[in-house]
Amino acid sequence: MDSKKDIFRSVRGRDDFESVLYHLAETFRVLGDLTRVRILMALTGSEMRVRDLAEALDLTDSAVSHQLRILRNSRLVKFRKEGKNVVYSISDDHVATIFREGIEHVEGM
Amino acid sequence: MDSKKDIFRSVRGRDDFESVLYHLAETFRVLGDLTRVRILMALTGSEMRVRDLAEALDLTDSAVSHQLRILRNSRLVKFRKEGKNVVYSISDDHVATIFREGIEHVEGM
DNA sequence: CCCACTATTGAATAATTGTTCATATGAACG
DNA sequence: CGTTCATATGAACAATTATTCAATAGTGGG
Repeated sequence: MDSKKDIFRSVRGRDDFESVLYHLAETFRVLGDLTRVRILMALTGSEMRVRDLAEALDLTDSAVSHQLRILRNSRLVKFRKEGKNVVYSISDDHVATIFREGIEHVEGM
Repeated sequence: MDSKKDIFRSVRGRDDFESVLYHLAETFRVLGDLTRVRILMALTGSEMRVRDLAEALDLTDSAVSHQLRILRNSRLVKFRKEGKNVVYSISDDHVATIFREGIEHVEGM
């Protein structure tokens, strides 16, 4: 059980340390695009179909689909098929927490 | 006072909503680079000079300095001058929290 | 079956970005 | 001062990437 202060020390000691950092950077890189942030923010409200996202965010279906694939690959969103639709949603709580902290960080800039 | 679930709704309602999302994406974009992640991770251990970072991470001084400027601009690190040295450190707790959640997200990938 | 609707994919293009190298600034010190 | 050490900066290059457009595939209704 790590104290909040010690988690970094324990991570630093792992033998796959650099691999963790690589995946971490990769995850942030995926989050670091306005379109993907807008998609994720929309999904914090409720799950949505590709078409709904495209319409709500004023993007082409193609652009949304491309970005959703990237978000899927980083396990930031999950999806299920429903007839001819595909419904996407935020994959887990970490994403929401990261978003919350990120918002608090940028508040007052 | 927002409940954890409502923060997104309250952010979505703000008139500078898109601006918040822009800065949020910008912050993640800055975090989304392996070199910068390595620098920040090193700084979670203790504050460091530019030279120390360069040596510890096997980078040129120039590369580190360039990246530190980017991190500074996003207020992810702060610094103070000490003679001819400049000592950098993590700017606030949000950064550490975002890192922690990010690490938990990538665990098991 | 066709047709409309939804989603995905691949190629091409335009734009962004991290590193290197060379140079500049500035501080301490003999 | 002149030299050394630490940091910052600017330009150039290579590499990555988001979007658009065109095409493909799968679903369900009439």
